[in-house]
Amino acid sequence: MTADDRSLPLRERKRLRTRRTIADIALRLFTERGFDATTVEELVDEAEVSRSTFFRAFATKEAAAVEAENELWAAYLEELAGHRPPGTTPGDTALSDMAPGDTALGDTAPGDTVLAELCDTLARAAGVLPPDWDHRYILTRRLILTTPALLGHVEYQRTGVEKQVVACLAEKLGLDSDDLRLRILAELATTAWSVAARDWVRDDGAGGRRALTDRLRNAFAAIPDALNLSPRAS
Amino acid sequence: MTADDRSLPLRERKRLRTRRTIADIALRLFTERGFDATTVEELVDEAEVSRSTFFRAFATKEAAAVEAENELWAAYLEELAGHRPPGTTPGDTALSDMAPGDTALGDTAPGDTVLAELCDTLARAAGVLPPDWDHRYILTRRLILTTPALLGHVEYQRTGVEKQVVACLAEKLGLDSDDLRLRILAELATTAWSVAARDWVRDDGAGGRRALTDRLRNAFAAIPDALNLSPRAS
DNA sequence: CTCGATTCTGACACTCAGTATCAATAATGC
DNA sequence: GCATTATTGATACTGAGTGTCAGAATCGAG
Repeated sequence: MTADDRSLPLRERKRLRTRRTIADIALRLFTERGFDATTVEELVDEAEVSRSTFFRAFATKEAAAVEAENELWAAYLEELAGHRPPGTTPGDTALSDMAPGDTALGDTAPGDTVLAELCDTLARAAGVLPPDWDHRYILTRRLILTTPALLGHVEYQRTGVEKQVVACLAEKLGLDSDDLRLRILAELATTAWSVAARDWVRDDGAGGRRALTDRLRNAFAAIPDALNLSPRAS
Repeated sequence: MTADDRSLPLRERKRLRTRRTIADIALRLFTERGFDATTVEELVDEAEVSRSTFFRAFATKEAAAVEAENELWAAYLEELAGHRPPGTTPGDTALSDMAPGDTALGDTAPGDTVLAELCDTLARAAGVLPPDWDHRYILTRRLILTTPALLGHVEYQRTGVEKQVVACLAEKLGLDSDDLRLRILAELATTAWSVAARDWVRDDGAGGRRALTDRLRNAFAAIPDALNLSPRAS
């Protein structure tokens, strides 16, 4: 799945490597000069690939800019479907500096709510991502804040993810894919992530992944409070 | 605010009229031939205006297609801010066929939750819209279902609305504009609308506005259920 | 009603994202 | 190696969105 994995065929490795190169350079240029002020022409010139190659790797200019975001949601869906690479215990990557008494991420006790499971799934997804993801994600989110076109793109991306989450949950729980409640849950999960990530990025990613997942759990914990919020006596 | 209102200056009336014309023709052509298959050129030819005029009325091709959606969210924000046109009781338009015993829409009892207020606000907004809105909105939503570019646009639009809702609520309640709970509430409200509207459109708008607001209340009622949904014993 | 100021429209040219095609090239499996 | 298949790069094209500018319509005041 990652960049240069010896088990993959050479063709695939090359394809993924150019994809990564393009995404990295795109993020750098967009951050330096601004998204709108940078043309695809300039980008492919810097990356030393042709325009054709660019549009084969990414459907749109926007998609190249938010590749880090894309990786996150891909990991989320993977974790939700339970597609762990063989020989991997849930959530072991990049978290070996855990204090001994801590309970492992991603082990939801039976009897818990679906919402709690989604929280764990997101935390696990965050744990699975490569070490350089933090930096790229922070830059990406900063870029999105100042670029309407990118905000539009990630919001669109988000609805796609939520749709897949609903479908996955519907199958797991034996419910209808139109069930109101599933849609609400899927949306609450991404909202909680969004809020947690916003604050984490604002603090420059201080505290690393652990801080991010802590914020995530706080955000999920705030949901019942939100429902009971009343005009009088805030 | 609506099309030809004698109190408005002539210039403004003309501007709004051409805007409406363009939006109507856009919706018709997009529905007939498909969004991507219709060029702005063909559109302005049919509407007998120049390309320049089109892009002065609407920032993008997408915006022209989803004008009905836009009207809805504008009404929502108006109602939320309490900006009623003078001499209007809350939610009187297009709902005079109410049974005598029914409680008026939009009167939330003090002590109720903010979430319930948002539900009422949405219901009031639906009541304020012009009679032909139903038809246009249904066509618009159908179009969105088959057109990724439009889905992207409305999702973007939606985040903008939610941001304004959060800001408005923050001021009303004396809370911070970054408050987790406000964001959650704003998002839940639009989600509930989205689900209610989806089913209503699927039924061709059967039952009119009243059916729509009934579905809306059902969707809001499903929120606490969603939170408590558990994997075992669905 | 008329004139001057302001605003809107239409026409044209331009940039750039995204698509389609095709020959050249590189990887794969035998 | 060699045929097969996928990938790249070059080129030309469509169409959305922007900027500019002259002319027409509206407005406000005398």
